[in-house]
Amino acid sequence: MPRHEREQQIIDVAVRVFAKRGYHAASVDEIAELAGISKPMVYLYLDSKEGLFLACLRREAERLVAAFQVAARDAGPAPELRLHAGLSAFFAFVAEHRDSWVVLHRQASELSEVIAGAVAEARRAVMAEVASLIGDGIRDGLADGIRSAQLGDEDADFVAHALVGAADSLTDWMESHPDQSPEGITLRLMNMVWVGMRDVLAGEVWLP
Amino acid sequence: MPRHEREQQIIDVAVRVFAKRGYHAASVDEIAELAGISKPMVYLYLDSKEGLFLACLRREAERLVAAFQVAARDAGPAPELRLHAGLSAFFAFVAEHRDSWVVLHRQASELSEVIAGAVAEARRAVMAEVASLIGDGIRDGLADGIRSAQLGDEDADFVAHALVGAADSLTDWMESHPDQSPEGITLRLMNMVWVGMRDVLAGEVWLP
Amino acid sequence: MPRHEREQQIIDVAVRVFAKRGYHAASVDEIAELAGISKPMVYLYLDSKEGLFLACLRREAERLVAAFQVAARDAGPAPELRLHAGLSAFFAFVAEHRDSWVVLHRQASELSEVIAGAVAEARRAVMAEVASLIGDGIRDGLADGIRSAQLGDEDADFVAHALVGAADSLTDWMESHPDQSPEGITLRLMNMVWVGMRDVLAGEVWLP
Amino acid sequence: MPRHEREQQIIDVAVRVFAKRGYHAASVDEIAELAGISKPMVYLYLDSKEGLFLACLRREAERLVAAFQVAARDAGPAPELRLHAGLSAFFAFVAEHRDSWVVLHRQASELSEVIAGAVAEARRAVMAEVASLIGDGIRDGLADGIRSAQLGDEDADFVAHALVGAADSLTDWMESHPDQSPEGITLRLMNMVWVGMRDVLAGEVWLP
DNA sequence: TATGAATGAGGCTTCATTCAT
DNA sequence: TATGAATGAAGCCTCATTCAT
Repeated sequence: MPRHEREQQIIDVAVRVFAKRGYHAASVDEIAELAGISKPMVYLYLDSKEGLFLACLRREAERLVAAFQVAARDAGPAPELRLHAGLSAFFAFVAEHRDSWVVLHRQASELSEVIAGAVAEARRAVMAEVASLIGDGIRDGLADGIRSAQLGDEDADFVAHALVGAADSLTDWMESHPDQSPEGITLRLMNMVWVGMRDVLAGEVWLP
Repeated sequence: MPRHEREQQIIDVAVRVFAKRGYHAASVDEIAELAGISKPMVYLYLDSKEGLFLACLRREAERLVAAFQVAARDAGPAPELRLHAGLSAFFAFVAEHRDSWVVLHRQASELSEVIAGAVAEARRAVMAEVASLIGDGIRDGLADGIRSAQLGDEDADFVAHALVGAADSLTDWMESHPDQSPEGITLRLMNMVWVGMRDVLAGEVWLP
Repeated sequence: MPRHEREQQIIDVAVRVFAKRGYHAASVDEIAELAGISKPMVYLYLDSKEGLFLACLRREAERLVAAFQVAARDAGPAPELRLHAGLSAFFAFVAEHRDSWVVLHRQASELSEVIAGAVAEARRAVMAEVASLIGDGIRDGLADGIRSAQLGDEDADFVAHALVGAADSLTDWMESHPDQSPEGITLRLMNMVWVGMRDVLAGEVWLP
Repeated sequence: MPRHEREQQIIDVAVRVFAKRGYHAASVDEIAELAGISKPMVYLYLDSKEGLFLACLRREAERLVAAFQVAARDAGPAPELRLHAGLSAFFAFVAEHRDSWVVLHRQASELSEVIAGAVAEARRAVMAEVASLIGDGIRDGLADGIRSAQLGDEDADFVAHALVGAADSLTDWMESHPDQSPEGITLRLMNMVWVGMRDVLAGEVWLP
């Protein structure tokens, strides 16, 4: 079997096992067995348990970000539509590739520095993508003649963090509401965030 | 040293170590050493690694929920003020006890059933607290004569998930913006969420 | 509570626990707790786990040998009646004090040298008692004018070993036949052994 | 080294160590070291300390019973000759494999349920073999026209217990009389038991 | 006499990793 | 390319034993 194919096959299995057991509780033994090969092969192809996990992480992160980007790009120039499409793609991806998402997100602590770095990097990539769309939206709002509420790049970043965190947390909610479609969830979230942001941009301010 | 005091001291250390390393990577050895006692003491007082983690979980969840509740209660009857106060207390708590929050929130997979149950329970307690305030807010909106947008309990739960996820993610943002006070963050988040929700309640709907 | 009484009370509990769990699996903790005192007291009175076990061993061995001897003595001068009475007392003792017997007999391996020595000593005491009765019986046979089959002291010892081993093993049989009285068992065993020995003494020899 | 050979080698060592120290006092460390391999190998091949002990138990029980059966079978049809041959094989086996016998017989208490079950099973196999020969002997006696003394299967079982117990105990005696051959011991024991049984079958009864 | 608090030592088990083939 | 055999290191847990009071 050619090298690349074997590698992908191992990673396929590893994503499943890491998602199910977590990094530490997963054992290379189990992964090798499920992949139908011997342990030394795993080490030959992926170097170490850490290397194997990194490979999983990178492949899945790439897939997720790509899904987001493609959807956003195909949605046209309007930032709100692009954000909507990206979020929608995100929820659809998580719904369809639960294991990928678990590996990407639910392994925050307990990882070596190099792994934690890769996780952070993946998160940062997502965040940048989102923040950029938010920033475009803010600027568009300004362009539309709405009185500025002094929202700038830092605010875009703030909102991006809030939005990504919200989306992340909503994947849990999604799990306990299997009747809700990713599309519906996206719509609700957009309503929560975008309507408010529009009004805040328009100068409406909430104060205690 | 009297029994209860020792126990608390052990839990103090354990929260730090579990937060830093994660459940599996944390070793009872390290916890005992940092606590300045021998390993058998840990087992005498907390029974097992699992028991120790559960004790951490329960104590920190109780503290966090209590902080939220006290602040909300003291803020008077208006749900938006109570939510604001609760969120503010949450950010202050997390800012001061980052480790507690990590232990409560970042331990999704790889845990035994009994621990996973306790984590879920702690998370549910936090979520219920928030959802209850949101629900009050929604009902107040209705009471004020605003036309219903058919928002119900499920929506409160949805918003609570989004809000808690956003808050959680914002604790990362907070870390990279040390000049921002918890109070300021709270205000921004309230503006993001509450203004939007008010308008959605009023019938404003965003559609792609 | 006076010292001696406490000691006996501890030994009472210890015999139960040692019988139930075996020497290694028994824990001083459990013994102390069941005795209703603190662990240091056990060490104050009996020095160590080994000391505690030795105390159990000695007390129970003494009781068992005493039961045998008293019964044999009271049965008059005829060796066969004395042996019968002694065996009967043995089976009655084991039936009534199962734990004592387990402690005395079922701890052969896994014990330190000093304990193994004490066990061996106890067994030797029993064996000597029996061998002496057998020897008397043999000599009586001779005295009665029966033609010697060249049976001597070594044979008495041989028969004593066989007899004690048989009796020991029959305590298992007894357990699975609760309807059989110790007296009945004794009678059967006497018939097995004594009748054969009489005939062997009389010159009857079995050869393959 | 091929897998099966290693396994047997480990069991060889383990039988020695378990016999010397008893189940609890034996340490897997010592067994691995004496076998000249690392501890993980022991676990790879035998699963656990318990699994290791069970393997010892089963192999030795099988060997002992086989030795007894083969000898008995080859001794022809007469039950007394078969019993004699079987006992002779037993003493020879124990003389040569003292450790095997200790493992089989001296591990009464303190064992987990599954082990205790296996010990009981092994013991039952030995006992059944002996009881079967005794039973044959009793029936043959009846066939020969000897007046029945109402001896039945239960009696065969009783005698088997006594005989096995006697034999067991005589292995101790054997150790302190190295000049006595297993064959000689067997002969003496047969004389003790068989002559008596014959007469008991013939109606001779001993009464106090 | 009595105990609550504490520990050194050691046992079972598992795992990531490598060597020889 | 592929693997069966093997291990160093480390983790969880328990226990006999002692000190300070």
